[in-house]
Amino acid sequence: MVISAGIGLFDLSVEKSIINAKKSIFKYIRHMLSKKTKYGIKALAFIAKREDRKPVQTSEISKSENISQKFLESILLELRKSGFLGSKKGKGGGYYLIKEPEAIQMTAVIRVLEGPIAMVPCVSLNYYEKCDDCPSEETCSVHSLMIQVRDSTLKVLGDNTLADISAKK
Amino acid sequence: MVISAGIGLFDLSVEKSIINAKKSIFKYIRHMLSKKTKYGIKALAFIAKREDRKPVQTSEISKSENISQKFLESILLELRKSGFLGSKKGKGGGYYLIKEPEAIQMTAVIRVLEGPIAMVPCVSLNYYEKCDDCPSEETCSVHSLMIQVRDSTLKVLGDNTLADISAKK
DNA sequence: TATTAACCTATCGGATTACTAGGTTATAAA
DNA sequence: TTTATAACCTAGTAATCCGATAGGTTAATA
Repeated sequence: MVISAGIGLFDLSVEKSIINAKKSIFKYIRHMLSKKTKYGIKALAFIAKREDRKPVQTSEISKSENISQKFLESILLELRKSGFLGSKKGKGGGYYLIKEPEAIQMTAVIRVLEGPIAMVPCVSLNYYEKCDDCPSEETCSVHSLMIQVRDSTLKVLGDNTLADISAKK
Repeated sequence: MVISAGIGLFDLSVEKSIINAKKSIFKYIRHMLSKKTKYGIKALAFIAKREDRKPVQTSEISKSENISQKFLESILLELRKSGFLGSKKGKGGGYYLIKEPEAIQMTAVIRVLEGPIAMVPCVSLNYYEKCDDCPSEETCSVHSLMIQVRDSTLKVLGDNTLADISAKK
């Protein structure tokens, strides 16, 4: 009985070639951190870097960080509604921090802007949901792996505060 | 000058309410691990659990793991083409491992099925791409944070092999 | 009163995911 | 040699999301 092992002998190079194939359509690959969250973090860091606590305008952040102003407006609005920022209208208005940067964990920011931190809903602490295909989480081979990933990510994002990521270099 | 701090006094509860709002539309929330990757890992673990190395049929895995057979077929095909599995046609055919489970790191599986492990392309090792909005990666507040997340995730997925996740419990 | 800047609502193209449909090819048993 | 089996291949689809854009309204300051 001859069993064709296919291209098994060239594992590494084939894996590389598949990765390269995915690279060529890279701009279409979905990423885990949305631009919304990325922009939101950048904006918060920009505001935190200010020595004074005077309001910072959306237009200023938009220009400095190369972010579409209208898109940024909606993000900052969401950050205000979720309690990270305060705001002031009219001339000299803008957004400002209402908490100390040291008190703002990146876990909180990401949960509000992005949603769950876990890679699958069945291991999410704040967005838990049972898998419809899994009869049992104990025997699921993916479950425990994803718990490990979640915990290590949670540790990094919990240890980092807005003060850490906006430290002047 | 009266600056309205908005709802800043209720940070925690508001953050919770935003999380709950996202929960209510949970089924629409994008997750980081696609079903394709999840099914692929489950199928590999299923095959690895077999004591003998006889080919396992798609239909058997499909039934046992509650995965659409046609969808699973395309996934196993990709795993064969990328050098994780061998195959055999006809009666008694199916898919089988061509490497030891101990030699298959979860990083490799996920890179092939899902793509990049990093949350942003600018910190990806295998799928690197410069951000078009960032003038400098050194001064980017998101960059170093995402490197930390990448490294901790990489450690977990690199330490776990197919043997680890398919261990009988 | 004029200007400023936050705030609000609505809409959109492009892309992806998770399938499904309907076949063809190769292998093994009858 | 035929028949059954199971991998292999190509194409298409509905639902959904992302990242923006458009065009305003409201509130605060000069």
